[in-house]
Amino acid sequence: MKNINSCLTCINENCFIKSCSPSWIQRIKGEKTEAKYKKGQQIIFEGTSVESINFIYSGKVKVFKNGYSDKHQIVKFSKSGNILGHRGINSTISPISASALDDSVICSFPRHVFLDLLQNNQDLTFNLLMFFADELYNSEVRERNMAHMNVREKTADTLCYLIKVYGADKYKTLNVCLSRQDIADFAGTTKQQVSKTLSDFKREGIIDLDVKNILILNEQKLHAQTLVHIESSYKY
Amino acid sequence: MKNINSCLTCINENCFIKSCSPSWIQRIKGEKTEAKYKKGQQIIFEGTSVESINFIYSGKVKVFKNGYSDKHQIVKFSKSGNILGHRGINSTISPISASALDDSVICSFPRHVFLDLLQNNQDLTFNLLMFFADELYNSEVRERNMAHMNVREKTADTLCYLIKVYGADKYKTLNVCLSRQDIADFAGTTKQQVSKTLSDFKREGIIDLDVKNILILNEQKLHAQTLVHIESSYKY
DNA sequence: CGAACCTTTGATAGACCTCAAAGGTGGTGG
DNA sequence: CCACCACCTTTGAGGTCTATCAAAGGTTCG
Repeated sequence: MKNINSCLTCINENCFIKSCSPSWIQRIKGEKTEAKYKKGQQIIFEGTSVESINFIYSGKVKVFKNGYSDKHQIVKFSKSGNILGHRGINSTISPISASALDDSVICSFPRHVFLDLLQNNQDLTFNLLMFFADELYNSEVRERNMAHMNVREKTADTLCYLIKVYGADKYKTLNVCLSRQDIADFAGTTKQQVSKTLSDFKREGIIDLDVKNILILNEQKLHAQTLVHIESSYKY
Repeated sequence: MKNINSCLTCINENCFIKSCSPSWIQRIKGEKTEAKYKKGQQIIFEGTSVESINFIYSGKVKVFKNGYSDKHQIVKFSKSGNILGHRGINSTISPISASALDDSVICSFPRHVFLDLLQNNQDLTFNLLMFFADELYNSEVRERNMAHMNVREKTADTLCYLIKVYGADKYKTLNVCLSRQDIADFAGTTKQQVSKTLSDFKREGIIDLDVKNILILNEQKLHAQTLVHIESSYKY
């Protein structure tokens, strides 16, 4: 793709590449590729070889693992500035798939280039290490939640997580458009159960359901539906 | 504790401290403490401040998170040479608890000393980064398994995992002594369900149950009970 | 031997997955 | 512009799975 932007002037200030020295950022400029993905298009395929480490320049992405037959388990929702594909950094084949939830632009570095970066930028390696620690924390919280929570709690927890990641606009509308199936694939249940639970929440005045949007009316009450009182909330 | 061994002569060759330069290992020698824990004794308490990063010199340890009331979710089983408490490296309070499954000896470095090590030993940081990637992989496999598997599959998966971590002796006896509750806390079910499922496996000739031991008669058949045919097995 | 604890097994009730049908929504082409 | 189709959502009914309760049998240890 032409007109590739330099990471030095990238607006995504939270991107890990910013941890590298300017000289190294300059050096890898030519190695970076950018690709556009349409909403719904798959970016990474679980089980295929890991060719690159990627960053979300713009857009929204779901990261998921294959389950039974055509079932998926969504393990993370990501957005602009986030690293993508780092789960494959110590593997030749990708442990996860990723799909665009919106039209998205993805920056990619060949895996060996990124490893070069790590070897020569202590700050990058250290920051990435701390990031992995947070990712592990989140995943283990979810491991516990999947095992202990009932459908109502998992659904509420999913909404709280989505608020944390994507936020809500001034009308309290969740800033992401997901199908019931997507919500179920993250919550660890079925689309019908999600539909029923969301109807319950609406009846109780906790949320409101627009045509395609979810309005958060009472975030505190939503939190109270989860195990959050024990110690739960995700790091982000 | 007196007579603290040097990491340079430690028999645990897979310990991450071995990634440090000899001069640094020498330098931190005086910072290391060793402590003995009796079987059943708790080593780390979730929610308390993270004072140190630890290594298991000898023994076996379960790592778990608090759930509802007095329920636990075991997220990992560890053994000699393994790092312990690294989940708290990017946090002031510990996200997990840990208890000794056997009499164990634990080596500890103050957190700031370990962070010093990271800043000055690129290999250590890099190796730990790759390790965290594997830990994340395992946790996300489990996240999927907790959400998708039924009790029978989760129980079989737990046994496969335990074989991988602790192995079995020449009589195929699993090299670790766990209560049904421990197995349930890892599998994400109840002790009664574990008991019933193990009885099923025994009836089917997949395992045999001694007084306190589990004999693995047919590991292949055990694997076949899980989702492993999709792509599942843990990294270890 | 007795007490405490763990394991096994059965019975029961409730939660949740699946199936099914009806109602919405969006896109396409006549 | 409307009709039609495909797809998603909602809701209900039915059946299965599993957590819980309960009781009996084992095991360990003082």
